[in-house]
Amino acid sequence: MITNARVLQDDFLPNEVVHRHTEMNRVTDALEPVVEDDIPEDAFLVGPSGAGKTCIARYSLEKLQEERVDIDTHYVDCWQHSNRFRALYKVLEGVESTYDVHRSTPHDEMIAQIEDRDQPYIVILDEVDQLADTQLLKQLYSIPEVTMLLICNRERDLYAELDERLQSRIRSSVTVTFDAYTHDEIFAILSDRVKWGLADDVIEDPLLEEIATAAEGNARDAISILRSAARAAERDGTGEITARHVKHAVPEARAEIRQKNVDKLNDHQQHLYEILRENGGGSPGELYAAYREAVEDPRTKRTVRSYLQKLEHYNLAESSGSGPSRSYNILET
DNA sequence: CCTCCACCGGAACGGAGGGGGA
DNA sequence: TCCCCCTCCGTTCCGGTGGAGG
Repeated sequence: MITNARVLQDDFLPNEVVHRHTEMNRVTDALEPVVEDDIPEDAFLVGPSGAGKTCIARYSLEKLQEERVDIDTHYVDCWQHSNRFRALYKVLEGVESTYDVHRSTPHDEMIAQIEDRDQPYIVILDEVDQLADTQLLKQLYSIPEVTMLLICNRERDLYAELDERLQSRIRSSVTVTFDAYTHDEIFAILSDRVKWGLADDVIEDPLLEEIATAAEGNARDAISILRSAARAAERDGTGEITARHVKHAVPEARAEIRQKNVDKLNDHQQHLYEILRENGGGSPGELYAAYREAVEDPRTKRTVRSYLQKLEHYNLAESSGSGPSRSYNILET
């Protein structure tokens, strides 16, 4: 049934990008000078999740490398590597170097490794608003060989973190805005994946429409749902994806994402999440009291506050109100 | 309108842990 | 081997904030 599992993965890059030609062109126009050995422009990609930002960024770099081979490129997910060392470490991974990076390497030396290069280096910083340390952005901006593709969901999320000088630099770079995909576009994207990744006639168009609707403009979600449904159908051995498979796949795809995030939490954080789930929510005070009861050797209130923030960061919880009316709620969507 | 209180989150600190260099 | 430099994580301390209730 699944003939090419790669095609159903999140990070699969199709060999042609559909529906995003304008955005694609704007990004390549910014980078194109590098082919003639000129200095490319930084670009800033803004838009909701699943709108193709990451895909376009990676795709345009791939195309660029076909035209000029001696460019280094790299992809860094700032959400996963939010502190300065990890992000820098990731950035450094992208440059060809025999240089050995270890935990005790001073930042300056790592930066120097990037500075000392004479080839262009284009790096994608995905979810750049999650970067805890904006110092890194500043430093990278000051290196002429480095060009950045910054990706984030909302412009103001990033600006909130930055000082004015950096803000104006980013404002002056090429900004490409992405809108969520329309229902039809999602449908077309799904059709392509079906064509390349699944055997013929395993899913009917109306079901694909249903997936497209459930995904609400988010291509990543759409593909996750399709993947879930295809796996379920394969398990059943029915030979085709049925309405039942799709129906289950919608919550399953969400649960899968949630579980991935829960797995990243430490024991104390997981306990806290359990408490939040049992109670459905509560004030920080109540949650802390329950947490204190539940674990031996509980952490301090301040630490638990950080944990709650972490849950929010991973989209497992949401907070509302402030001061005495502050409360946390479980996020099950 | 004002005061109180729970909560927020930045900052500084310290111990554990890991790795290089003398 | 020891020392140094780094990160990571939790702790302590504390000024700030905004609703609730007088």
